[in-house]
Order: sequence, then C-alpha cells, then structure tokens
Amino acid sequence: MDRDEFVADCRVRAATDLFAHTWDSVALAALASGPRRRRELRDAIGGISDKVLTDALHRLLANGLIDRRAHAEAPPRVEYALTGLGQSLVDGPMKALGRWATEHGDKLLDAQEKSARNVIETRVDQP
Amino acid sequence: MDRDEFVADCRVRAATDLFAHTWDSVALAALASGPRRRRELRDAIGGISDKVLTDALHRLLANGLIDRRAHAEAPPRVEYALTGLGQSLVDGPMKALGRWATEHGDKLLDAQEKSARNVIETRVDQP
DNA sequence: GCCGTTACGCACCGATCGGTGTGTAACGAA
DNA sequence: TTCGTTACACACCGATCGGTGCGTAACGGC
Repeated sequence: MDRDEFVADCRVRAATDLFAHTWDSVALAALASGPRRRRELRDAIGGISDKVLTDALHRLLANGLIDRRAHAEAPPRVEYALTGLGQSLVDGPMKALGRWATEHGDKLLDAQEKSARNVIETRVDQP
Repeated sequence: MDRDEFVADCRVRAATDLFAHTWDSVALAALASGPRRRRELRDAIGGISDKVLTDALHRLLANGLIDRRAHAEAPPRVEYALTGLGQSLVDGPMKALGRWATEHGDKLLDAQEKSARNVIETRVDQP
C-alpha cells in the first residue's frame, strides 16, 4: 500500500504544515500573479492586520517559498515574490485544492453549517 | 486573471482550513486505506494522544469528511470511514500534496533547517 | 468479584495564533 | 518644519491547540 507510506512520510507532514496558518496560503496565492510590495499584498488580501502579514511573510521566507527584495529608496520599498519552490507549490497542490474547492465546496459548507447548528443545540443543554 | 478570484474565493479559504490542524490530515490519510476503528487509528498514526484524536475526529465529522459507525458490542466498537467528500479530498488535493512533498520535500526541509539555524543564532543574542 | 479493553469525557497547562494598538527610522512633499 | 508614507518591531490580549492525566460506562474473561 502506497497509502501507508504516504501517511508516515515526514515530508508530507512538513508539507501539510505549510497550510497550518490561516493567512500563509492566502499570501502565497496573492503572490501567484507576480511580485508585490508589502502594502499591495495587504490591500489585495483585505482583512489582514499588519503584524499578522509580517508573521506570515516571515514563515513563508523561512520555508523558502518566497523571496524578499528591499530597494534602498525614499519611502521604503520591499518586494516579495514566489521562489521556484513556492511557484511549484502554487501550481501543484494549491491549484488542486482550488479545483476541489470549486467542485465540492458547497458540500463542505453544507456539512459545516449542519454540524454548527448541532453544536449550538447540544451546548444549549449545558448552561 | 483567474488567480485573483482563486484568492478571494471563500470556499478555497474553507478548504485550506481543513489542513489547519496538525493531525486532521494525518487521520484522513490513515483512513484512506479503508475504515478503521478508533484504536487502530491511534496505533497507525503513532504519536497522537487520545484526546487529540477525539478532537481531530470531531472536526472531520463536523466537516463531513468522515463517517462514524458505532456497533452495540461487548467492548465498544466504533468504525470511522471516509465519506465521498473525504475520499475526493484525499484522491485530489492530498495526493497532489503527497506528490509535491516527495518531489520538493528536500528543498523544503533544507530551507527550514537553514532558517532555523539563523533564528537560533539571532536568539542567542538576546538572553 | 475483579481486571482488562474500548471509546470516550473532563480538567488543566503551556505555547502559539490571530488581532489591536502604538512606536519608529528614513525619507520626500508641502 | 511639520506631515504623510512605508515597512516594519514590540507589547499585550483572549482564544485555541496540542498534550497529559484521570475518570467512567459497558461488557467479557478469569
């Protein structure tokens, strides 16, 4: 069974951990359309705070998925871009996830909604 | 650009959140080879605690990715199995992730190691 | 009657995460 | 000279997560 070694493989664990943080994948996806400045990223993403974006970028840098290029200019100017590794992650697994989400996302949201109501009902029993 | 709607799509966000918890994907993968009892899962996974497995199974159930079947037997007997939704997630995105990990996992670990050493060095400066 | 197994539940703990709010170095524009 | 922008850092906060440890209902075997 290749499934079992699939489970035990530590590199797969390391890979799933890349998605462990809420905004990392979003930032990655935002960089898929080309290099961007920090501010552009913030605006493109929308509901992310300054510090959280910094954290996410630090993690992506630490994982070698993005590059940081600082230009010595008047208002500081820093550009972030996907590395080859980051690009391959976006093109492969993230695109697969995107396809899955567009295909099965409704079922997922249905299930989540349904069980969310159940949780509320059970919690009402314990004041 | 289909990349941008890819970013903004909330269903994609919901999908990446499925990987947000350390053991969820591991448990899912462990179920890929067929239905298993809770104890079998625990042993198959290895370093997971009882409570954390419960948490993970609850989340997977809440997301409609797995099924729970309890049999009224002598020592309690509960089997967990992938739903159609869970199976599609394993077959699609998780397999893609697995392929990516076997292909690029070394680079990822290299980058992590390298920056980990940097972090340690910087942290030594601040006792 | 007592022990072991199974599948949990519950309490507690330290670490981490997302989020907010505030400060700041460097410069250009007004 | 003061103001605004950019790209951060730092402190703090509440919530959550992974993990440990202990309890327990239901039964079967000894």
